Amino acid sequence: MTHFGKSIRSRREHLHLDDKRFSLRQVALRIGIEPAYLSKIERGEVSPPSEATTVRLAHELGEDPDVLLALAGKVSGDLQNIIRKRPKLFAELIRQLKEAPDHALLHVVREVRDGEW
Amino acid sequence: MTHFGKSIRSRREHLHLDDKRFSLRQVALRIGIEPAYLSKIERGEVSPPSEATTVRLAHELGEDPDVLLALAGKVSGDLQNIIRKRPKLFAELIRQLKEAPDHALLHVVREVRDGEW
DNA sequence: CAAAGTGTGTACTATTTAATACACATGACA
DNA sequence: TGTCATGTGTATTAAATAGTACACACTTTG
Repeated sequence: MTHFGKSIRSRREHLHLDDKRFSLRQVALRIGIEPAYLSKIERGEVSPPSEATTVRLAHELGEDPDVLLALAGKVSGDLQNIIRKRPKLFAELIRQLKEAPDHALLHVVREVRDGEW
Repeated sequence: MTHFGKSIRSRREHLHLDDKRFSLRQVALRIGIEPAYLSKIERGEVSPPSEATTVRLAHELGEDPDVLLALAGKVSGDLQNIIRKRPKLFAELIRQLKEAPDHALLHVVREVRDGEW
C-alpha cells in the first residue's frame, strides 16, 4: 500500500484549481468508471484499479503511465511481454541493474539508443 | 496459452525414465500440491499455477525459474519490484531493447557486469 | 429558492485465481 | 492374488479482483 490514492487525488485537485472539468465525478465519467469507485480509489479505501483503468487515469491526469502503474504496484503488460520473450537475458540484465545508480542506467539507455551493434 | 503443460510433462517424464521419484504423484507431493491438480496442469486443463508453485516446480525439475514463469505467462515478482522502483528508466531501457538482437543484450549484460561507473 | 453538481457511505456482484478432496480404473510387483 | 502406486474425472471452494448501483447530504449557481 503506497500512496497511489493520495498521489492521484492531489494531482487531480491541482488540475481542478483552474479547470472545473477535473472534478472527481467528471474525471470518473471520462475514464469510464463510477464516481463512487474513484472516490474510494483516491482515499485508498480499495486497492488501485486494473492496469487498463490506471493507464486511462494516467492519460487523463497527464501522468506517466509506467510511473502510475508502479505506484499501483504493477508493471505494464507490454513490458512483461517483452521480458517473457527472452526471460533469461532480461532477468539477468535487470537483476544486474538492480543496484546500479541512475546515471549508469541512463548511460546504458543512451548507449543502446545510439549504439550500432 | 503456450505449451507450459506439455513442457513440464515431457521434462518430468524424461527425468522419470531413470528415476522413479519423478512420478506425477511424487513430484506433486514434493512441491506441495495435489496430484490431481498437477495432472490438470500438465494436460493444460487448467491455467498454470501461481508464481510460488511454478518456482518450486522449476527447482524440482531443474529448470530455470524465469524461463518456466515466462512459459506460464508471468514475470517474477522480484524483477517487477526492481522495475517498480525506477519505472521510467527501466521502462525506457526495456522498450529500447525490445528489437535488439540477443548478442546486443548479452553485450549490455557484460558491460554492466564488468563496467565501473 | 430550486436545480444541478459534488463527494461519499452502503450494499451487492460477476469473474478469475489457485487450488483441495475424494473416488475410480489401471498397471506393476512380490 | 492382493496391495500398492499411478494418473485422472468430478465436484467444490476460499479469496482476490475489479468493479456497479443507488441513496444521501452538502454546495454552488442561475
